[in-house]
Amino acid sequence: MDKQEYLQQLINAGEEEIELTPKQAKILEAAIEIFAEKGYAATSTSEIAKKAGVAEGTIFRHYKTKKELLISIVTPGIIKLTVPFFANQFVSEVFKEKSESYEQLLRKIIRNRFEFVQKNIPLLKIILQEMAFHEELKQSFQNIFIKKIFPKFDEAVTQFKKDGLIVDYPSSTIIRFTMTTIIGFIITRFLILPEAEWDDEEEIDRTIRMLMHGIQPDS
Amino acid sequence: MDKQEYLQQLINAGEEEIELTPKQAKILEAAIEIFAEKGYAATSTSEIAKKAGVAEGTIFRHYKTKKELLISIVTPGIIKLTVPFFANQFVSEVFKEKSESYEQLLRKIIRNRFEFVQKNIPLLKIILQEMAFHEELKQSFQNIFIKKIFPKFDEAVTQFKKDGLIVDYPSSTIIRFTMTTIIGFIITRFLILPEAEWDDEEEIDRTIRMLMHGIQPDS
DNA sequence: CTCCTAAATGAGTGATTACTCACTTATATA
DNA sequence: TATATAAGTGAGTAATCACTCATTTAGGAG
Repeated sequence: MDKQEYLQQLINAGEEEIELTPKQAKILEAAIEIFAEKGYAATSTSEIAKKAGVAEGTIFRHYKTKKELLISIVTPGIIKLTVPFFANQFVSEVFKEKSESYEQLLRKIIRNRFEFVQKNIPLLKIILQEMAFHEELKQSFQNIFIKKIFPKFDEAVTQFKKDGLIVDYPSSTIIRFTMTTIIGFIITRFLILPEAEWDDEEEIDRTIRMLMHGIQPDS
Repeated sequence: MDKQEYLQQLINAGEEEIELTPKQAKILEAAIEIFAEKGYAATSTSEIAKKAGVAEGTIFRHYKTKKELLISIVTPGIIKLTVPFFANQFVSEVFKEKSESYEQLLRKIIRNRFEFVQKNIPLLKIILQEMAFHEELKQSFQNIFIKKIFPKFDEAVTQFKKDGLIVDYPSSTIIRFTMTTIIGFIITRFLILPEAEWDDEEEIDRTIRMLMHGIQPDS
């Protein structure tokens, strides 16, 4: 899969098909790279055009404004990042085998998202940075979380609580703790200390064991 | 303590005394507010001047460049935010009473920083946002962490491991897990869902118990 | 009061910004 | 080949940017 095909499927986030011209793909590619490096507000359209090897006018042929370019990058990115966290098949798979533990579920989630993040670090940086300043982005992220992620997660947690497999705290607390642990690990791994030596398999394993049993010994 | 005195002691982070004129305090106050809201790059000096009720030239009398204004806000902020995490008195206090548990140490840390963050949310936002784009800020944060926070933390963790109070994983892993749990809670509490209803005492308590014993039941 | 110095001002500057538009080039269909 | 439509161009534009500087104001010492 070449770069353009890759962008194609990133931008067409499951919805309508949009054909990308080669120059359009170049623009997206350049914009993602520079937005991630310097931030949206500090990036000029002339810089994007230069890096993409196109005329500045070409950007505005495809995107009415600079902000529309940002949105067209980030919105599909949010969907691709969040929705597979609890894809339908994913959860039902876990529920089918009731014997499977919460630990198994977590291991699947973390491994599942690890690879995606690894391949989309610039995109992840843009999402984290720009959600803070653009209310629509924050809203669309919250909507996805509230409607698609949380209910599935809540269902799983409630079930596991009933089965006595996890502690009886409010689901929101357990979900928050679980997510900050996973997201905290991924952010540390790829954004804060990417150049450190990581034994990913070991670290994922220890992280999940700490999440399950805490940092007390003899669990 | 009025606002100017407050800024005074924020900016003079333990080092040399710098006298702030009233207008200078107004400038800092306005800059912190707008930088937090829109981001450094998207904020114009004319906007800061207007909000501060001063002429634009006044900003450049005190700060050579817009970036110098940012640095003079963020650098003392980083110090005030991070250093007390493991202030000298703080750790020695814990080590004196050897019977005290890791749990007690965590409870002190989290309560200690909770109040500071609550009072400095805009400052915290600026630090989180701008560290990503300004290498010097990232460096100064890393230096403080490596030289002042990590060694103390490592010392404590190593001691607790020896005493068999916490699990025998690498210190770096335990510290990372501990910090992402605390920071993740604080960021969720104040930045992601500040408008939700929080029972802070309960949530701190549950967070620490999950950190210690995990989410398995019957700990 | 006079003098001195630091603080404050705001009109002005060149550079850069996002965006436009008249025009050219490429592609597809018949 | 002829025609239509979409893609691409780049010079041009008004607005805004960070920053300067000659000048005025404020406050304290003698």
